[in-house]
Amino acid sequence: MISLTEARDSILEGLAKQELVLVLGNCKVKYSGRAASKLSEGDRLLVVKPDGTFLVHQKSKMAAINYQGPGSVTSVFLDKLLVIKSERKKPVEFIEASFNSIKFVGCFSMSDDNKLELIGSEKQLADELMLDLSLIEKGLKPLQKESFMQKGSIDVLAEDSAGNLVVIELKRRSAGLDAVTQLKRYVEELQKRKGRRVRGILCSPEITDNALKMLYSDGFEYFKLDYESSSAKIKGLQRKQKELSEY
Amino acid sequence: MISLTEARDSILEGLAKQELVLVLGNCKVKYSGRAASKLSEGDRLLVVKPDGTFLVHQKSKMAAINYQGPGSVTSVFLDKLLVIKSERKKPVEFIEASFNSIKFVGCFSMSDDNKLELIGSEKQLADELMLDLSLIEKGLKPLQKESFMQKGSIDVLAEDSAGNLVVIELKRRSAGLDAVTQLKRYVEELQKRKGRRVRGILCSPEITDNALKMLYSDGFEYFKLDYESSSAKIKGLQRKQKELSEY
DNA sequence: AGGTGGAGGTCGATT
DNA sequence: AATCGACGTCCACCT
Repeated sequence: MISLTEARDSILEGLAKQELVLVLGNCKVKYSGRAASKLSEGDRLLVVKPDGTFLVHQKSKMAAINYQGPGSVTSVFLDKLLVIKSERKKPVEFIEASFNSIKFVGCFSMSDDNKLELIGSEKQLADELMLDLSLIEKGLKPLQKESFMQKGSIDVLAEDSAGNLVVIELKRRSAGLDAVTQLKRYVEELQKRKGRRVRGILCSPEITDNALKMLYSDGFEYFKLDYESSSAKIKGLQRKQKELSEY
Repeated sequence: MISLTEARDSILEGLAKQELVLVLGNCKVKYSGRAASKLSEGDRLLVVKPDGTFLVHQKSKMAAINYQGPGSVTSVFLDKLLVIKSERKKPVEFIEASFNSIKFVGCFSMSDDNKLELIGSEKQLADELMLDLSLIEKGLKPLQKESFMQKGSIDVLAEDSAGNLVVIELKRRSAGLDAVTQLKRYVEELQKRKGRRVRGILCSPEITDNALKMLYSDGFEYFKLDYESSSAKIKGLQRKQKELSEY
């Protein structure tokens, strides 16, 4: 247990030095901005990052219960309770965490220049798939990748052996109703512009029952993206994932 | 600076006692599961919550750079580096954070039964709006709120003075193309089931240009939700937000 | 347990 | 600066 005065001084020093500040104690939290919220007393972890990020964590769940984004300005003052406040403009928002007792305060300078390397994103999947569209259907030729339309961007645009335009919507996970409506939007837009029939193919490893029903009733096609039977490139992507996991 | 052996023992004790465990030090991180990722050495904050949540934070940004959800199982072992591992099933995933040096380890028991009270959610907006649909159009009568259909749920279902069904899609913020396609999906499904014309109204404080264009071309209507000129109840909701911010 | 959509979503990319 | 869509989205809620 630390006195609130001691805590205040430690926090002020950490903020001044642009360090990561951790505060653990019993507090209530108020937020007002895009919405508004109130959280009664409880033990919480407060994290203030050098970039202004402000996070209040409870003892469970991944997401912070209250937060403020990068660029926010943190201030501290003592008024019976130890109040730690974070403000930002655009949008105008603030949080106040008011501590009645504090178990721990820690300030740490953080040196970290590295970025995450992620493998298996939708974009990578599209890149690999573009190299071998015959995987989906023989004679399919890529026209342009991520053709930018008025209504969002098409994942893959292609032409089949009969000369029909084919819109391919890719999902790296299970496709739901939203994936179908998205595909539908692209196909309708393209149909209107080109004045001729456009095929739509939804391509994912899985799809929900409702989504498949809707897909068929809209006259579109489904292609199950099976990593096992896929091209060397896509299988390679999977293999790379595995290698990473072994190290 | 703490020795890795000391750190291991502290962490093990904290995990055993179901406490919140904080670890700050230099580590690399590997993840494999729905995707795969690698993060090279750097100073990071690791948070392990009593419910199994596992978070790796860098010095900037709100979101954890690597994470594992509630229910994951954490283990610790020393193998030159201090490796802290988190595993889960469904989906099968794991993270390993390997520390080469540790600045701080802290374990804290957390007592917190309180939940967030949030004001200004879409649900609340729908509640208030239901009480006075005349706000949108004279003679509009509520049929039901949140009617669950096969394909999702309609925010508000109503009947206009001419006896037409009216689907109202609410967005508490700026509406985009997705809001329009969602409305469209509901209207089409209801039209098919009822066999008669169904009106669709999108209701939000703002809407993007593309979305408005698509909305009109699909024959739907837009109602700008202006808090200032709204009913006492909705204005009251705004007032409540303000009060919370004053305290 | 799975489906569906909201979120104070956050984040990055492109215009 | 605004718009748009992905995300290992997370999360609550309903079937």
